[in-house]
Amino acid sequence: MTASSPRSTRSRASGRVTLADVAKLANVSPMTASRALRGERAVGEELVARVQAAVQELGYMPDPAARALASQRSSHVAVLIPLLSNALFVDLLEAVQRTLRPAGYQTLIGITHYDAREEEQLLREQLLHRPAGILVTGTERSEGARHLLAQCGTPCVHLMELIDTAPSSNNPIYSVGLSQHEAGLAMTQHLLARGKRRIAFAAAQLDPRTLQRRDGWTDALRAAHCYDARLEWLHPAPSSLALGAQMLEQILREAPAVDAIFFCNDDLAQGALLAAMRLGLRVPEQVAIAGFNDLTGSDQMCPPLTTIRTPRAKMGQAAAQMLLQLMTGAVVSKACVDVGYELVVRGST
Amino acid sequence: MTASSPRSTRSRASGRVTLADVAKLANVSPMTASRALRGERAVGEELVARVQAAVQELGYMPDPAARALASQRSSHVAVLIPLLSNALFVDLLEAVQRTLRPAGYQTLIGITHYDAREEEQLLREQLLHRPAGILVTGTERSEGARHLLAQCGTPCVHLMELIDTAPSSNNPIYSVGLSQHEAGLAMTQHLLARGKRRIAFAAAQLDPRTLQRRDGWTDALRAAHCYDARLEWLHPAPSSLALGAQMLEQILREAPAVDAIFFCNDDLAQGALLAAMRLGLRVPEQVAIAGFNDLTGSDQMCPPLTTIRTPRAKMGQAAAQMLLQLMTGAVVSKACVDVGYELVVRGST
DNA sequence: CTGAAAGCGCTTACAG
DNA sequence: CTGAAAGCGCTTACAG
Repeated sequence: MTASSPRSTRSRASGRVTLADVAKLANVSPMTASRALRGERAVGEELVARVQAAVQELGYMPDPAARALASQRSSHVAVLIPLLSNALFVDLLEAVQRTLRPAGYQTLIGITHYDAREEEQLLREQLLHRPAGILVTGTERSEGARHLLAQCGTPCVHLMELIDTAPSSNNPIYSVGLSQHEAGLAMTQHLLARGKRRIAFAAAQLDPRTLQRRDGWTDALRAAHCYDARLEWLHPAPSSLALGAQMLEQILREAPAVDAIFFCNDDLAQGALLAAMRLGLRVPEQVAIAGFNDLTGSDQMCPPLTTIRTPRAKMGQAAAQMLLQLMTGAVVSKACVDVGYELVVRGST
Repeated sequence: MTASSPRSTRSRASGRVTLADVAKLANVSPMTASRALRGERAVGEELVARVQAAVQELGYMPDPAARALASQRSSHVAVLIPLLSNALFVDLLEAVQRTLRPAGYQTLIGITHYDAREEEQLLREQLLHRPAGILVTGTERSEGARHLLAQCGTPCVHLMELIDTAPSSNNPIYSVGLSQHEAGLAMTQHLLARGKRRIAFAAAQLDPRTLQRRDGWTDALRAAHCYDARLEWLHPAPSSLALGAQMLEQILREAPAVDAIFFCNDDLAQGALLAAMRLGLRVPEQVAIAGFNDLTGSDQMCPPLTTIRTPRAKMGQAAAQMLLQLMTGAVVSKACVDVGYELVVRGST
């Protein structure tokens, strides 16, 4: 007969209330307590009540590390976004956290700075934490990142763009976003409807979404027989007010006949509007100015900025909810959710 | 004699490369491998080399969950900030992550929305993850949060403000920030030097730092015998461009003799500047306008905004480095680090 | 300086 | 529906 060893003197107890404590108090096995807490399988009604009472009394909180180690899944959700200095992503992130936190998930934020290698590196680091879900921005990424995403088997939702996979696919790509192309087209059509004909497109950063908007601009102008490739200004630097001002001046210098400028982001357009004021330009009579995203302050400009309002909060919430469904194994009816956009016409066009 | 059970058939192996794999390949015990990897205690030079070679060959990455469970310390650093919609905190956070990530720490971000109860709740949740370190904003918080911070024994650094504890204390409060009071005083003195006498203070949000700046304004005006309590406008709403515009109009309506307005944050001041333009006010002749923080766009305004530049990147880096020292048990020479501020005089004053 | 044993606090995989 | 055993991948606490 093997004597069970006495309570070891080499204690490493953390002082924490454990599941075993809860089980003891509820007079059930740790397994039953574990199942009752997670609502897994059927557990006798009365036992569930006893477990819950014990949890209450002891103030038990599960240990995320122990849970992650045993189940190979943490309570983290990895979120990869390009920047936090663009208010767009801040709003998106807030909405994501507001949805995920009440469900018990901690957000792990990775800032990629629009750099594919940095994204891959961040993904690699975050995957070590075995996130329960992943949120990534857009569809363009390195082969390595794509591979990691496919191999890890972790549910993943793509933000910002619409990614359509065949509905028959049993392994679809999940996305919540809007058609950047259509939005760019809509803004250009608005400018055309205002009677503008020499419509420039001015962009910085040059991420995939920006280029999709540019394609919308191209298509609208082509359809109206107003397309002129020389009216496209692409600047690789990050977008900012100062750059918008600089681009306005450059465009007017190099193409004085331009009668409207469609900026790919509101910060550029705001900067251009401020520069126009300094230069004494009449907006929109001499040159109309349009932006994208409806960021803070755009409604305060003089004149107020015409822009495309992108529903960031809605997008973040929808993406987080979709991810929640995927993580719990629920059925996701639509793999590609379009949150739309809204043309906001103000005084600058 | 107890026969050791054969390799269990009930395998739960994750496919992951483990420390045991590394140890086997390096022909050492897992303990030696563990110590070699962490640089803990002395390990024979040759053994370290063998372990490192094995790590390389296998592409081993330690499992954060297992490490956290065994050591009662995760590789997370909890960061509690009020908002992400204020560029100030975005810059701060970027700098913190840039310093902490290379050292192997993951940042857990909690947004408190300037709400003490939300902060306490977030702290409670984050503490479950047993963070290796904590970064909090300012010194004002709930008793509960204060208690949690004291009890958990986790190194903690306070951002934004200067918190002076007796140098003799063997349990000092660590802080990296600047004197908000002094900065508010300096800006007010600048306005006085410009010949302004009826200087209003206009603030939103009303967090502790804002009120410290206000006290600086009060003291400067008192010293110059220009203090008038009716020139203080405090608005509880979050600060924004639109609110700045609204406050400017209100102030000029209720106190037409005001010749300068010191806004507690640049977004308010920017909004005021735009409103002044709409109203046809001459800035700074009729009314001078000053802000705080030197946020994006302030230099692009018409006229450009006079403000206080707060060194966010420097602050974030210094705080993260201090935390790194505390987490590794190194000696921290100065518990309270002043990163200073800079008066940036532009056209609006 | 090195290692065998035990344990961190959960869950998986079986068995009944 | 419930539970005893084993294990997740590390580190602590001892012992030598």
